Amino acid sequence: MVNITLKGGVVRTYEEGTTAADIAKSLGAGLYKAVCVAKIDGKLRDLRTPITGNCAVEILTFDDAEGKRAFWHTSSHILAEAVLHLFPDVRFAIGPAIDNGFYYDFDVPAPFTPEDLECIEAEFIRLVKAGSGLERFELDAPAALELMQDEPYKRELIQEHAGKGEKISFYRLGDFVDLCAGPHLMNIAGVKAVKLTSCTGAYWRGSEKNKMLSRIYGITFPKKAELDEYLVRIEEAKRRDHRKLGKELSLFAIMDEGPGFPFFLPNGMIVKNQLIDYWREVHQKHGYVEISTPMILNQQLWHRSGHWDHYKNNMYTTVIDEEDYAVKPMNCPGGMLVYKLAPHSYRDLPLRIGELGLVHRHELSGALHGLFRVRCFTQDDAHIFMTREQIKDEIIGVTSLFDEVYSQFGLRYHIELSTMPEDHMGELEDWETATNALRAAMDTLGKPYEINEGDGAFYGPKLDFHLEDSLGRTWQCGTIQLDFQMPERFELEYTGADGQKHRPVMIHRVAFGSIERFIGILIEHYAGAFPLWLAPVQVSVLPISERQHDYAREIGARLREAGLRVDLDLRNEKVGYKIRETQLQKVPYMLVVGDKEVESCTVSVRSRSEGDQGVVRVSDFIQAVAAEACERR
RNA sequence: GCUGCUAUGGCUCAGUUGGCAGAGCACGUCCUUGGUAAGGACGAGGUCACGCGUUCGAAUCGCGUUAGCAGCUCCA
Repeated sequence: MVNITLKGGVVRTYEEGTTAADIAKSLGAGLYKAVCVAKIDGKLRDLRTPITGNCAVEILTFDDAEGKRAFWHTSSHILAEAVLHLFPDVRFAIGPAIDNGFYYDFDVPAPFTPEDLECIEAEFIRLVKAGSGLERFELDAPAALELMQDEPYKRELIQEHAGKGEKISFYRLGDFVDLCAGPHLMNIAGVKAVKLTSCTGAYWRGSEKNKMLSRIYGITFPKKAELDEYLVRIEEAKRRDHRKLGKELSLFAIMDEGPGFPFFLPNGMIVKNQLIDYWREVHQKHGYVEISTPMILNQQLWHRSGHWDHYKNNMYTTVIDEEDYAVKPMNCPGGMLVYKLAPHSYRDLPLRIGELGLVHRHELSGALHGLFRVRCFTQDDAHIFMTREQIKDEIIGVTSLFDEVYSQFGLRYHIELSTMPEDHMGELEDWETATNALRAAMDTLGKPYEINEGDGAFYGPKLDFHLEDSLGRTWQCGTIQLDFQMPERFELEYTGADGQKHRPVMIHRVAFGSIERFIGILIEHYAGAFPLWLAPVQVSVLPISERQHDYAREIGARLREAGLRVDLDLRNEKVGYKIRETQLQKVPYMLVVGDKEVESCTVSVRSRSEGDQGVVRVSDFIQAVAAEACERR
């Protein structure tokens, strides 16, 4: 007999050789149906793994992240088997689970078409209905290579493992055998709903030097209803696409004449300027000053900053009077020059210098994506110059500023700590000190973070803030980068209390990240229905007939005087028509005025979110809305 | 940049096997002066992304270029 510790610390006794599947069954049939894999003493295992000694067993279902991954990973094997049946000449690469489903990469003579995908999906469903089980077996490296003799990609993977002397595991599903570490579901019958979402090209091992393979993406669920819900969410995301809404609401435009260089239209400019006003207010409160540095600076500067050696591929260059110049891809070198303009005392530090800097970066044409990925954007940058002793407090201060900004928009976030990249400047020791400082600040604040190995900037490690929007999608926006290198390169100094020269340390940080990207996120987050303080038009006045035009004009003027953004719809249309259009433009308030309202000096108020609000005195409405607009909620 | 797909009035999209370029919305004029999500009539608006080719004839077929979309890679 063995003692098994279950979730919650409950200990039960089972016969030796019992499997996780048996345990799951003994815990209840309902649980058994949704069960995916088991965690035995912290290690993920197949459910049928026999248990031979005392251990802790956790049964994972589709509701657990790891259970879900196993479910999707198994689905990728089913996909591969379906493809094998329809395209016998296929060569298999890899097929992992991802955050939202799974994919499998295939080497086929011609890419898959949407029609192929339908056939594959039908075969997938047929296989699931047949409901076969998976079988695990292990081979040593030579036997594994022998088995996979016609599979060049699998052989490459096996050869990487061969040196370690470990056994290599395989899974057999029907007539499809795949090299795989597992774990997997025992039986595929639980995969009740499938959608093959897309087929695209993808490089073998993610490198553009390698062959382009054909990738099929899919997602599966244990219940049909869950798939339907997922598809609804996808539709919702499409409905909120900022590129679509940007056009419909006349916020911005990107034209053939400047791929990746967005134009901001009057409505978009209002949102942008409101964000900038807010940004200045918050930063003023947190003790920042603001500068503006030139967009074009000479090549010498970029050599000194290290950008020429580490960032040249992304920089636009030009020649002025036979001298080489570059358009700035970052604001920091300009900030350095400003710091150097005058001597500094330790009494001046920390010195927080903000800059809304327009930077240009050459991004690959295929990477461009609406406002999310552009070639010129405004960073809400700031450089903080400080002593080593001030590092931790400053990072804490910046984090609290970020908290304030993100909560303003109802955006939650998670943090990633990116460490030293391969291509970097400076000494290992400095990198360690800097990385530890970032850790220490987060630990003090009790903020959890993930590690993103080797993803730091070339001059220092960074904390990245990934914002979560109303649909649960995440976007990298804010970043705090700790830099020991630039102050060294630019020989920055301050005079300490001891009268000696010392080298300051600096933080580079952005809260919005880029104003352009942040606006894109806000458009999708709010589905175009901006809160009152950001809305391009805050109030629309809709007269019912020409008789009320003078009255409407008067109300319009009074609203504008109160600082509100107003649209007067004096067109020769019925009020129902005007309401429809105002609603589609997501204007927060509309005021309907007819003869009744003229007589009583009132307006009929209809709000975007709450519908008909009844008749209100003009002065009361103006007072209430003007107050609401100042509140920024 | 790479792979695949796409490109037709301001917008959304039809356009069959190659044979005179269409609709709805938006826009303009007129009628209508109305009460909470589309009133009516008329009108203007397009070298079918661009270039080269095949053909008696190209929006349609081929090649190239540009841009967009999806993905890879990269990133604020």
